[in-house]
Amino acid sequence: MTDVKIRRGDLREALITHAQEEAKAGTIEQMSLRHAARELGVSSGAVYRHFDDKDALLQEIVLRGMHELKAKFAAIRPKDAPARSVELALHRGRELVRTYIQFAQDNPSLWHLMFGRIGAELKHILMCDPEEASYTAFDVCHENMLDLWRLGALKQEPSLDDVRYVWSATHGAAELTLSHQRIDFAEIDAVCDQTSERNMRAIGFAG
Amino acid sequence: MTDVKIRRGDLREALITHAQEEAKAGTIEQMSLRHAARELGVSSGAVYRHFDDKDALLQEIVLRGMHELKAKFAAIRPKDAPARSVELALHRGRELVRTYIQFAQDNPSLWHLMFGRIGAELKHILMCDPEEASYTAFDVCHENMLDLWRLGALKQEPSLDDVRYVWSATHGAAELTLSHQRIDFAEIDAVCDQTSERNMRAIGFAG
DNA sequence: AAGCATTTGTAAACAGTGCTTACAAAGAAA
DNA sequence: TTTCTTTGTAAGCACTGTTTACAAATGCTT
Repeated sequence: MTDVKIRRGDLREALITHAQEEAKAGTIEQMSLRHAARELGVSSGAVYRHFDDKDALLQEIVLRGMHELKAKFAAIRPKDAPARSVELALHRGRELVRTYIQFAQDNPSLWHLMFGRIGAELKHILMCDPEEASYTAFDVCHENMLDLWRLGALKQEPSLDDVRYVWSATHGAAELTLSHQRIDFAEIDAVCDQTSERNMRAIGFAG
Repeated sequence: MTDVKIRRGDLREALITHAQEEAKAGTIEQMSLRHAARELGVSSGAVYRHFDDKDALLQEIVLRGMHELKAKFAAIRPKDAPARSVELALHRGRELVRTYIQFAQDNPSLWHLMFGRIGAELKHILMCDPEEASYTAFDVCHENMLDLWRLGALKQEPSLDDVRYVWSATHGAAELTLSHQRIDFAEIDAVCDQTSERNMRAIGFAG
């Protein structure tokens, strides 16, 4: 992987990058700090100048993953850009599903960290942020549904429970797609279509 | 935990039981074979007379978990007991959701094993079994939906895609409930109701 | 520029891990 | 009783995360 000599003080970022690469490669579960340090040409004790323990490093890359996904979501339905047409809102809904599922597909082991033990205390970044101004991924879903409602495309105003359900369905689809056993979801695209179409049905789309 | 002296030859089952206890306690991620062996009053090498490696032991308890869940499903909608009323089919549908979510709640870390790396090659037990006669959990869901269709309660015949979607939604609900961050699903029961109600909407329940 | 303090690295050690190998005892089969 | 197979042991290998005592590099102050 990376084997450029680390300049004094760059170790922290180098370790994060290394971990991210292992995540992309899907080998992060068996990542070893000693091996990482060796790879970066540094003693194993040096790691502990930058992270309290192994979990702290993993948490850091989970944190970054969360922000990345959150940003992707916000780009699809920007905070002050409500959909002006039902078509656009529907398209955005599908894009949200596609983005979520694609992210899982592209970062399988990071994804497991994000929604497993490591990410437990960081999920609020995606779901509900204490800072009100935050506009989380969850908010994006909610706003997009509200757009549909405002445009008269839903039978009733979408509740938070609706958002949670849609999120669950999408999350589940991502998870099952990841390890797409014989449930051979033909291919990602079909899953996205199916999921977002039924998401709409579930929240009472009147089309 | 268990500290009865192991009779010669009982080690295998004792190890499985021990692992299951660790799973129930939610500590299986950091389970150690050496520690388990010590706990059972046996040398660490003895373990390898019964399991190729650590993963093999984990796989065994995943296998048993799968069969347990599958059995619970089959009990709700037995193979040759189609629902005679819409009410019953709806009730069964809710019970399936409840069972799934409750199972995750009761066995959090086993559940992660089941749907993570370890369980990857065993999912067919739940989803689609090569032996046709098997009647998997997936089949149960499908049959229950077909019951609704036969009783005239659905707008169209439920497809495999419908089953997959409903499964995804339920699976996602279970996962999000497990680590119910601020998304504080009021309590399990409410999630079950919400999930199964919207599941019905998604597959075109005409009620 | 000199001295000092902080940051960031090293080397060595500790306690733990999964797993293998050589050997011994227990049980079943001949 | 003798043999063979199964199931255990003890010791060791190569690894892990983490801590400690120490040293070098860097930045700050006088």
